Amino acid sequence: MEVSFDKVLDKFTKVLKKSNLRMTEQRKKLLELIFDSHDHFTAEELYDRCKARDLGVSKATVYRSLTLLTEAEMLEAHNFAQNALVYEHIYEHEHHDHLVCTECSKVVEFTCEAIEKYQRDVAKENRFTFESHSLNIFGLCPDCQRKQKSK
Amino acid sequence: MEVSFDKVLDKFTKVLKKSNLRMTEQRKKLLELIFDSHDHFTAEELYDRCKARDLGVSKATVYRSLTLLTEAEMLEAHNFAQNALVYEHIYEHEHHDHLVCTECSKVVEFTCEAIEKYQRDVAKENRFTFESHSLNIFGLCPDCQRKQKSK
DNA sequence: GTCAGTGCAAATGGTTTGCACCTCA
DNA sequence: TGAGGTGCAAACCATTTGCACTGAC
Repeated sequence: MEVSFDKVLDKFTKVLKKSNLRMTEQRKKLLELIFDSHDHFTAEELYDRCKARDLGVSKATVYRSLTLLTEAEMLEAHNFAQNALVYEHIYEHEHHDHLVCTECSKVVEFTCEAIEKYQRDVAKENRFTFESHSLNIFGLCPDCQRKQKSK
Repeated sequence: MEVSFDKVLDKFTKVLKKSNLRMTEQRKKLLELIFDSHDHFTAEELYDRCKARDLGVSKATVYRSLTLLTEAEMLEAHNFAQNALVYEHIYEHEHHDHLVCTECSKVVEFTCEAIEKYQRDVAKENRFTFESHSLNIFGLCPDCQRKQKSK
């Protein structure tokens, strides 16, 4: 666990309180599951983990909680593929972009200050405000390159 | 029309032939609609234009043709939002990235050689092959900034 | 006690597919 | 003439929603 659960719980509780929302057993259980590892995951995968551990959290609650955590800026949703959103932690994590393997879907994070800077320049040149960006580089990861060669 | 229809028709016909596929009336009509402007569009929008002009092309054929044109590398599909793929011409057009307005969904194209170069470097550093990338910068376009101020 | 949260099942909406009929090469 | 193409409606699948019940504060 990269961030202490207490800290995560505290943060989410405070964000909820601001909007007059409540901390519930289900939300607590989901938080624990989500921040237990730093993996990228889909709503469906999270729900499967709930079922596997018999947490008694419904699919609807999983989806609703992911939306809340994204609004709270504790998670970020990515459109790597068109079929399902992929979530990842952003609470207490530096911003980064992604290398995505087109074969096995493995995701590797990277940061590049120079690219960040040029993006701001581009937005300014076009008189757009800079809210956010998504940069994904697609290619074969080292493992899949090896597998492909040995075919 | 930015590319002559004859050229587009010729290209698609050749690609189809390679896979033992046929040029049909429906595919011809869709090509004409698609390459008549350089706008970004969704499958649904294209289908609506078909209906408006009474072209007699079904939704299934629209979807199937968009897939074929993407495979033929005449169109590219983008995941700007999670709800619908947005298509654009890439045949006879330079590669570029996108500024997307978070308010009105307007898309502005840009190219930045420096960013392209850094991306290749990042892929190499992580021993990924470089197949493609998607870079989208999200913010408010000039028009929407103006509207927001005057509220 | 009240209002938000939950589970369930049904609805949604973009996209895909099975199938019988049609048509290009 | 036969394989590929088409239209239609049904299926899919991630996600959302309506509703009656439950529970946090």
